Amino acid sequence: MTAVSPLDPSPRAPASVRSPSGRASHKGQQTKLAIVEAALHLSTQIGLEGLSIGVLAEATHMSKSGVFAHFGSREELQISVVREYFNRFEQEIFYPALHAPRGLPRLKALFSNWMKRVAVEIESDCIFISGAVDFDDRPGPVRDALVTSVQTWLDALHRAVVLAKKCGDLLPEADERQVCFEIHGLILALHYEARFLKTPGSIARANQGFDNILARYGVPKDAPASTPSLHPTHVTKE
Amino acid sequence: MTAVSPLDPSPRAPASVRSPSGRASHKGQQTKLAIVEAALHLSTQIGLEGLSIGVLAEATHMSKSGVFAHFGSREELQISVVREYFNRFEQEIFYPALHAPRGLPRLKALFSNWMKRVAVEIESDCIFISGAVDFDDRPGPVRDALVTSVQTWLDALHRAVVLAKKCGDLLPEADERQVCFEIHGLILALHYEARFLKTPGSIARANQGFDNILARYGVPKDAPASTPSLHPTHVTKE
DNA sequence: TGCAAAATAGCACGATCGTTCTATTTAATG
DNA sequence: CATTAAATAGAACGATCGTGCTATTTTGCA
Repeated sequence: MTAVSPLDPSPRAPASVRSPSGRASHKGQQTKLAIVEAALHLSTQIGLEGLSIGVLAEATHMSKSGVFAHFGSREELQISVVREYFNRFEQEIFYPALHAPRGLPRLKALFSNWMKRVAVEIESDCIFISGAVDFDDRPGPVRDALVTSVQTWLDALHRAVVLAKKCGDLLPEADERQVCFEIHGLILALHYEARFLKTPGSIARANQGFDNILARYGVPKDAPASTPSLHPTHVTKE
Repeated sequence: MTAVSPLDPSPRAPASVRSPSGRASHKGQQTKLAIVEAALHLSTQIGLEGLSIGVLAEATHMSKSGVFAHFGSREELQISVVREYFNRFEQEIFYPALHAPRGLPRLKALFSNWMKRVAVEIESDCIFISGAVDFDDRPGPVRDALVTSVQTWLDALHRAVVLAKKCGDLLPEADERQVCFEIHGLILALHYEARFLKTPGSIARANQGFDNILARYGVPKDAPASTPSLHPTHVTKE
């Protein structure tokens, strides 16, 4: 059980690159990637539920059965899309933030990267949000994949908050889960108001909300905690 | 142009209770109400997009064409559902809060009623949320009806915040739109985490978040502003 | 360069969708 | 009660859906 990825949703891609008869497949894996790519692009426009094999086949200039054969079912296709979406989410938001020092800077980087993605892709859907609506009371493997992915990401955010508190950047009485809840709310409100209502200035609202959270839970600014990893007051263990 | 409802989304039900040939219809109006009722119930389970005439006909023990004739198109059916949802939203959340005195108590009542609805109906969908996801980039009359309804409600919330500030319950420098944005985020996060992720304690999180907003934007408690309508400092005009 | 297997296409299936058209039943009015 | 319109049913349409089955093409290795 080696954790390959710090964010570990554990739905790893099926390890079988080879077929049962031991013949190496190259083209298949390659076009499957292209299909998932197209499916991902389609899903951010019409949602996971709106994704159909027929439309996907048309988009990839393939036949329906050609597309279908790569997944075996529509559910498996949707799960592949969720996994790929998670991977990119990880790549765009989580990993870059690790370059920021532990504590408040990293938490800020996580939020900032998250915001950036929402802002840039304001024309496309967030699968974690549209998927939550489509599958909130539809049990099954697709829902499970969605929950696992989202939960993994929220857990990573939670760890960052815990770390920030340990570094002394947040008040000792700060409830880390509460901080995460409120941050999550800001992102969801941004999505809703910017993408659906098209309310101008929503990005600034979300940023302001984040500052408000820090104003409430952060340590007062007299002792500048701008370099938290060097902060002497608390344990920096892990 | 008489405003019948304080919340005025202006999509009023088509005034034609009578048919072109002047014959009064009673049964038709009555069964249409029953159909919308069933459609509303279905939509809070499978979403506006998942609502199909066939399933609705089965639920109401009618024929597809019998159901269809009442609306003329699926879009019109969906719009009827949105309007009815708005009416109930108004009835459950907005009107009861008007009994609370202007200012902070009324704002608290609005939020509390909102929370109550989310909490009680945690097993059913909020059409304003699922609809936002389904129609965020699908222009048309259904999307328009959704946006109008939601915007009407958010405007009412905004007015309550403005009033609270006028009553002296919020700091003069409080940005009313920012307060609304953050409140909206709390409701959305509650929906997401309670309904999709099934995170326990989400209701308490949302309530705590609301308290945090008040702690930041509300006036300090030394001068107890618990009866804000009697507060002397600001104008109570309107 | 053959040969087996993998990749893809083509076709058809049952189901469901929104919608239209035409009967038939039900209800309201004289 | 008769009449007439409204309300509802029934059947069919083209379209699209996911999926299975069977060819055909393409690929990778001996």
